[in-house]
Amino acid sequence: MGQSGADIRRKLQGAGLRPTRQRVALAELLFAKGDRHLAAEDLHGEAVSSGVPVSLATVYNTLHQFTGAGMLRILAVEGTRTYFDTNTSDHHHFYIEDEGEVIDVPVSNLKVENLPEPPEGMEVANIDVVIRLRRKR
Amino acid sequence: MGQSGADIRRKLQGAGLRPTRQRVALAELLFAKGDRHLAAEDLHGEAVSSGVPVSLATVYNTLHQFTGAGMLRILAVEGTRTYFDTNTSDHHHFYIEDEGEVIDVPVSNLKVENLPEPPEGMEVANIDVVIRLRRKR
DNA sequence: CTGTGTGCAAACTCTTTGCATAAGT
DNA sequence: ACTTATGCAAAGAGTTTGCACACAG
Repeated sequence: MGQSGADIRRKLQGAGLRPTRQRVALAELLFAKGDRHLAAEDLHGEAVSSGVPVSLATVYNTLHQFTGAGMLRILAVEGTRTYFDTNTSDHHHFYIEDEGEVIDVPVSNLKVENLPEPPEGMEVANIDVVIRLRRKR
Repeated sequence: MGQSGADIRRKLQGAGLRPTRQRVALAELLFAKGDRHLAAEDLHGEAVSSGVPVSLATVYNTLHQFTGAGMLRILAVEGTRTYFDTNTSDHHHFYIEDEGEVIDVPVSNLKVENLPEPPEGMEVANIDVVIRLRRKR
């Protein structure tokens, strides 16, 4: 899971992306610590904090390029922000309404059953299960 | 399902909302035709087309008021637009990536099983299952 | 009458884009 | 060298807000 710089460079090249300073740095931040979900601004903040002064526009570009390469997935949560998920396999999420925070559902033995047929000419890209939480009162 | 004007006025008053011209008209559009999912601009367009020249700001206000009153639900789909759903009970959706279109999953005998415990102090508000579709190629 | 709702336009947030400069191979 | 990526600032989309006028009770 923690990947070396060389691993990352290889991964990027495999995706047809030149391993530039910024892309390597962003990929390290994204994939070094296991599964993460974060918005562009979060990643931008982290990059700047760790001494990689990448621009926000580049962060957006990069996130979408990584998504196109199958290294990230876009999360379906309500709200204005786009969350990217480093775990591209089928798994599910808690979403905390008031904080806009996303948490992985742990060790999901959760199962979705009796999946209906998609309409003619369509196929299932993936399934998002979002369990929306609110603070107990 | 189709509700009379009187029904709608009663429903609004029950929610503490004065049954103004605009709110009644919007409620009629929303609830006359069974389950619907639409963005603010969609509803605004319909209202204007049917000769109710309500402003977009009022449509947003109204949609949020209705949501607060439990008459609508906000859908968790990715993307910049906020979709409101007239069906507030637990049910599920197809989302067509390229068109940003949302469709109800028909007669859902679909089941979500082994729901995990929410974190301490939290309770489940609701569960959204979004089956993302792409065009078969 | 009194208070709430509405409409307009401006403000805001998040995201994307165009173009000159910089970096990768 | 040649090509692709980056950064900046400006544009764009969707949504929210402030305030004067209008309407419902």
